[in-house]
Amino acid sequence: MSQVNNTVDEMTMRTPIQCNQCSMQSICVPAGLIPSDVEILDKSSREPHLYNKRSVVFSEGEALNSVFAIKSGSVKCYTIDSNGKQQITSFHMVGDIVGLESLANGNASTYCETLETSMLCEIKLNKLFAQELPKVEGNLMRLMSRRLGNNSKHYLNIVNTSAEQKVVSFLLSISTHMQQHGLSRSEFRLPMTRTDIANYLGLAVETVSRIFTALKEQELIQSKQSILTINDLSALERRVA
Amino acid sequence: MSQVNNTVDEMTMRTPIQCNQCSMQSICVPAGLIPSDVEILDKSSREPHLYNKRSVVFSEGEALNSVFAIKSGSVKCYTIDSNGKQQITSFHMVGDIVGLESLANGNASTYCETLETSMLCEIKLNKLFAQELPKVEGNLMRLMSRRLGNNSKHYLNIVNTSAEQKVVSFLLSISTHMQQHGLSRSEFRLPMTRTDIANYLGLAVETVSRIFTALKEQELIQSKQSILTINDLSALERRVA
DNA sequence: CTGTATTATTGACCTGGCTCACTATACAAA
DNA sequence: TTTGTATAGTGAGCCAGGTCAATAATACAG
Repeated sequence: MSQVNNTVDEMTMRTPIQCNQCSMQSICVPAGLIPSDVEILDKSSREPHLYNKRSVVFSEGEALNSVFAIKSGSVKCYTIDSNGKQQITSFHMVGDIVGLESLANGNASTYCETLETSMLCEIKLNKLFAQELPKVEGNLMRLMSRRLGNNSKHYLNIVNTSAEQKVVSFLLSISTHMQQHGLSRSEFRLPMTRTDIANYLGLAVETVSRIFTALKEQELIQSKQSILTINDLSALERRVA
Repeated sequence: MSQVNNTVDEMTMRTPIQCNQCSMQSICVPAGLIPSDVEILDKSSREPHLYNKRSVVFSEGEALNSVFAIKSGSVKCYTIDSNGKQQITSFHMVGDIVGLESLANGNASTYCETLETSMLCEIKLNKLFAQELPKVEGNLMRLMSRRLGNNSKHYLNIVNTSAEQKVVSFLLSISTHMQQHGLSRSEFRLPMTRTDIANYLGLAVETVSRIFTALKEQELIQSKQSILTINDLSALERRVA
């Protein structure tokens, strides 16, 4: 998997990563391109931009012809239903690309809001496609395809599992993401609130809280503030068997 | 939306549709291509193939570098978890394209099995991409992007809603699909069993059955055999508000 | 450093939907 | 047709996880 980068270790989620260490370089900087080709991509399309906590990156329905690469920090994507209730559809963290759904019709299909101070690179699609680099499009398609696959996995986690299994597989999926991006898979920051986790998993906040407590009591995890430590990864994996 | 085709009316799900009426012609036959270009696509890549009920179209893990267009009939995609339990991740019906998740790594990420006698066109991706038709790739990307969006919608239906809302939005999503493919949105065949529906929605079969009964008692729907009739669409829509 | 607001945790109680057990219907093969 | 098998529907009882309520711990602005 060309986008996996295991060389950078022990970075916190807040630390921005360089383009050449960035896990989405297969999109931004298509593998195999020589530096002069890379420079074809308009500088302004790649310059990272700093967002404060709780900034709205884009809003549902707005015209959007870009995707955003998360260089540091994290975001949540959500829709607002007819009753005004927020429903989180995804979290994205360092190394992820956000906004792929908008490709279909040029409109954002969700809101996207930072969970913490974050740095995002806006990648303008028209500029990207204008290069007519088949590798870029191929990589983007593979990325979407992989996302489709991951969505299915998340879906499986949600359907037909107990609340504990939902929470555990949520934690494991973040752990896996961290590892795939060269960070520690056993200790990381959980940038979202319990309420957000509950919303995302379709559980009550109280249930999520109780499950965290139970996992701590069984010494499978620890958590001080927002830092989560996984003490027994394989035991957690057995829980979601 | 170029792939929507409202001109064909009142077809049953078993009736094959012609390429020029096919909703995935934006992929198979990229819009704007003149017939001679269309013929570039290798004949064997597009010839529909007949599958009996319960045929496995592809299996999880197998090498796959094709997508399949459903000309008639329907399929379910599912994975099998470590306990041997089947989990359905999606249903696909006439006009859908199956197998997009495999693009990521050339391997099928689910099983795909026909729910009834079905006709599918296998579209070989290497032959498709060899044409270097930017429109084809663009359309495929838009298709995946739209799929990502639809996945989110399904996800919303699953999270934080009652069993009744899940079933109703399931029915409404099929109804919408039928309409988008030029079929009746108020009367169609439900090719999957109650067990499949329950599995897909993360409910017990008994619950699904009870909800069908309740909806019939309220005269919101009718069902004789596998034919479902929606009597009061807007009432159903209000239920999932 | 302190007051206020937000988030997290815990307890008590209740209910939607699951399980189990059974019956009814549909459909395929003979 | 009959018979066998898969699918659908119904009832009774129970429990996982929701709701409501109160408290504790954090985070942040000034």
